[in-house]
Amino acid sequence: MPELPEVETTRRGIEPHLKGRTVHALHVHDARLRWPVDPKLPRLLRGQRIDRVERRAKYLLIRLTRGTLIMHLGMSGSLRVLAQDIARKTHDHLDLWLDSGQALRFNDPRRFGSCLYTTDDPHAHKLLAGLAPEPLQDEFDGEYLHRVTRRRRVAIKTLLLNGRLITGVGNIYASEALFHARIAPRRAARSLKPDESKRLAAAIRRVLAASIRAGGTTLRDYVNAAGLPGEFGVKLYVYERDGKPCRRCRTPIRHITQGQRSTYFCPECQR
DNA sequence: ATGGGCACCTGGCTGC
DNA sequence: TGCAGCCAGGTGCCCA
Repeated sequence: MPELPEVETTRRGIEPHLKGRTVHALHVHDARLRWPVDPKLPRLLRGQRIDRVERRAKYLLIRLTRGTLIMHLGMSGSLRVLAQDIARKTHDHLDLWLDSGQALRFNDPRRFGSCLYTTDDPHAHKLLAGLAPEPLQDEFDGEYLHRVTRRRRVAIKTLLLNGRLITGVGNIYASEALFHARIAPRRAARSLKPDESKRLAAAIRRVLAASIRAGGTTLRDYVNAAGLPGEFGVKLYVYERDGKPCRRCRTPIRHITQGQRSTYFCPECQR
């Protein structure tokens, strides 16, 4: 479901309700997520205080007194805060009850999401250790992007989805960023010139920042921490617009498949 | 090291 | 109305 902006919007939505609270209970209704939820987790979490909620790439890190919950929303997951006990619906898998009487509820139809726990530095965790720099921090710029695309024969669109080189860019924003940078998705990554790498890095940052400002794009079933759809979705220029006129030049937007994922682009604007 | 393909899972939509 | 087929926001892992 969520790309980085949705995850960041979720983080901002839930943190005020979690920060400083004590875990009263964790109810696991279905442990079959991408990795099975540790059966010891309810016992481990009970009584711990939540210090803060961080985000690393598309992972949410719920920092507790003695450890960290590493959560991922996968393709279809969402988190919302409940003011009181509300009847569970299909695919409500986890409830984290707080001393405030509120609960953080995790829903995930496809169960590609995860909920792991570590008492070590979460950034050293196997899943996070190898991740590329945050796209909205200073290390990620045109020079960085240019460096990691050297000698890479893969299509630039495919490279954008490689979390070890670029984080936070999902399938929608990969197409969108390439459109704004006016770069054709099938170009070999290594063919990018320095100024193109610079444009693309800037486009990635702009598109992610704009979507965060808009409260996350409304993607099909996306809901924010209050259970409401993202209100002002960012305007998409190419994603799922195949056959429709390019917003810039009116040429029909094209759809292709790359690495088993859909790509959308304007054959006229993007070279 | 790099790149390609598959896997995990459910639901919604399309077309017969 | 029913059903098969295809597609969907992610990413770890196996293999060449």
